[in-house]
Amino acid sequence: MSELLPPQPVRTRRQHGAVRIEDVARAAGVSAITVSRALNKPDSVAEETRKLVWAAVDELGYIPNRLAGGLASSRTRTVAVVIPTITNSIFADKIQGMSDVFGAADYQLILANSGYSLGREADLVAALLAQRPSAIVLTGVTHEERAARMLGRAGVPVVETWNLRPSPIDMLVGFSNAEAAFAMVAHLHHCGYRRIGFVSAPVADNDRAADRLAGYRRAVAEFDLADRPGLAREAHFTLANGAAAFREILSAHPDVEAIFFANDVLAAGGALEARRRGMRIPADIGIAGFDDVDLAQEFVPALTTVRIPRYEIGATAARMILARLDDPETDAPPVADLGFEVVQRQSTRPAPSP
Amino acid sequence: MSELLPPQPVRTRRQHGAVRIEDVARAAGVSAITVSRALNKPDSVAEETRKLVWAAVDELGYIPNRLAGGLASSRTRTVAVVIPTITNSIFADKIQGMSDVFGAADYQLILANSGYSLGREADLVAALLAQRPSAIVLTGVTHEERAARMLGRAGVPVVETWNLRPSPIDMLVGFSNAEAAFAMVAHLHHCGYRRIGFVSAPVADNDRAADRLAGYRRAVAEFDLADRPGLAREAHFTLANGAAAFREILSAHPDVEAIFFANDVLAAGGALEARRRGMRIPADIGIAGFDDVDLAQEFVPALTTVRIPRYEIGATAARMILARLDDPETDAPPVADLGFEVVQRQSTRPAPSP
DNA sequence: GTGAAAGCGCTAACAC
DNA sequence: GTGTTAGCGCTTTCAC
Repeated sequence: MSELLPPQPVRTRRQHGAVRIEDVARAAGVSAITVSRALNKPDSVAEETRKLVWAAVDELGYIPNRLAGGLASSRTRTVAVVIPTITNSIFADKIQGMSDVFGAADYQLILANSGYSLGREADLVAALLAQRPSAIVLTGVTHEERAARMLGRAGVPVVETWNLRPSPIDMLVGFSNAEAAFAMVAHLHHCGYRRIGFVSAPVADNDRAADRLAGYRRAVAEFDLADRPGLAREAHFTLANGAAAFREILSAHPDVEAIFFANDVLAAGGALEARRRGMRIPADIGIAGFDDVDLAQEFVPALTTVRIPRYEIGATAARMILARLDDPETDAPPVADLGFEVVQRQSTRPAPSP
Repeated sequence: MSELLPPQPVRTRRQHGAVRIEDVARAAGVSAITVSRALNKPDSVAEETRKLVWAAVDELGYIPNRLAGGLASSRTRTVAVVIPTITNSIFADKIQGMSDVFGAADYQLILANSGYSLGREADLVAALLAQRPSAIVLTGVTHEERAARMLGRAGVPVVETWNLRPSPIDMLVGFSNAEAAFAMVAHLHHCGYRRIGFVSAPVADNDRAADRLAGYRRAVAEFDLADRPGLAREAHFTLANGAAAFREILSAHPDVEAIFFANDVLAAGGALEARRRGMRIPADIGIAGFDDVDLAQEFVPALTTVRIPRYEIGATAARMILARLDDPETDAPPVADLGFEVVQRQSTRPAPSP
């Protein structure tokens, strides 16, 4: 008997209860496109209509579906961000910078951690591009070729951050890690240090760490500083690892005069270890860090370090992206070198008076 | 003359160069739906077909459009997370926990900062729901009523975190901040302290801070401890503010025996200030913190504190969400009290031997 | 195991 | 200033 009935309409796939633009339109007595305009380009709609629409939106509790909007308009107001790890506070500061600027412009951040792996980064680029973000922000300037290829093809604005390179994929915001490390060693040399140890972050898949190490090595060569095996080591950023590296360098080279740590967390760990051993800073040994996090300034003794524009890297990247999205033809320079600053504090002895 | 021509087809809105499922289908000699199946449910497709499709995907560099997929299927594999601020490392640890679990399941995180404002939180809930996330994770258990209303209506799984409450919106993962603070004061009392200061985080729009303060107050009353104006103060989590609060309490109450700080950053700031003044810890004054961040353990002297399951809160929330999405009818308990632990270290004097 | 047709909810394009 | 129409690119539903 069923074959006698007319074909049943396909059962709707709509989720129960979800208010759509059509519902708002009906309630306001206008068309769907007018609701869309009242919400997205309020000026293009008569004031009276706008009020009607807004009232209906409020009453129905309408929350637009940005998937549908993004699909139709190819603009998602979403920005994808890849960082090595969220637990390193320097990246948290950068995220905060982006969050502040993008939050004010009604953009959402999609965040992903690569765990300091370029392979994982490339996988994430694919997963993130699938969300069709309005832009994508990477950490560092080295990437797998397939990542660069996907990015190029996708035609999405890309910002590389935290270092410099001659030919970025697209835009770039950072500072020279190599110059910064070189500058700190030059400063220590100027202050009379000659046997300077270095604790690097792991350089695998990490161009910032590799460049800092290169800067240290170049300075060692240029100033003819002590260059002995074991004076430079590698440690992942934790206080405990900084302490361990301090111990190792000191046992291999008891006459080391200062240790330059590739980040402040390692440096603080080293300084705490010195304290546990009853060594005085800087009388018995000099300690220098990198990043100028809060702890460096408040530590006793306050740490000599390199100040880097953590928050500003994020904020500037966000501003560049907004400028580009606002006007794709803009000729604003796509590269910002935000610089760095060597900060002399109490954990190393001061420069000789002239 | 133009009226004689047939109507021109509407110019397509497609983005140039974007590879679509249709292109892959053509290259593989199958239909679009088969490509979709090969990608999303590989088992439902013949092995040979699957290989054909995957080869075409590789060759064309196809990256699926998840906006379209999400719109069609109402499943976005996206989870929205609201935290007060990313610059507080305790939340970074929670994000890492979520990122690890969700990353393995191919879910993306959409992150937003409320800046410790419940009004901003409610705005963010609206903005985030517009992305139609598969679930949403909030920090804290107090929210504006409109936020709770939107969440209820949206029918999205919700996890509140970082505290307990009798009737969560939906699911909950946390620990009792009130009990934890009470336990620390009880511990200090047991160790012989009677005049205990407290440095609270700002309690406005922050139920975790408010509960810790309440726990302190309840213990003060219960153990009949010194309760004088100015023994408890409020400070936002920075080392400098911890130092300032330390100074203020000490100048108002020179006879204070110990200060309990509502987080380790404040506590370390207080301890560093004690050091600058040449005070010995714990001989001259006891210092206790909260959170058990890395610094607490490595600090010299190591800080007595309350260990809380920061990473596990994130990981557990993620697992709960995946379980729910996997089986909406699951009767897995929607509430997890992950507990806390008072950790006695060197910054307070030990309990009397029995 | 595979395919055709019909939407998902919104906005671009064009008309008036 | 407002409306109509036709997609955006995918997946659901149903048929074979």
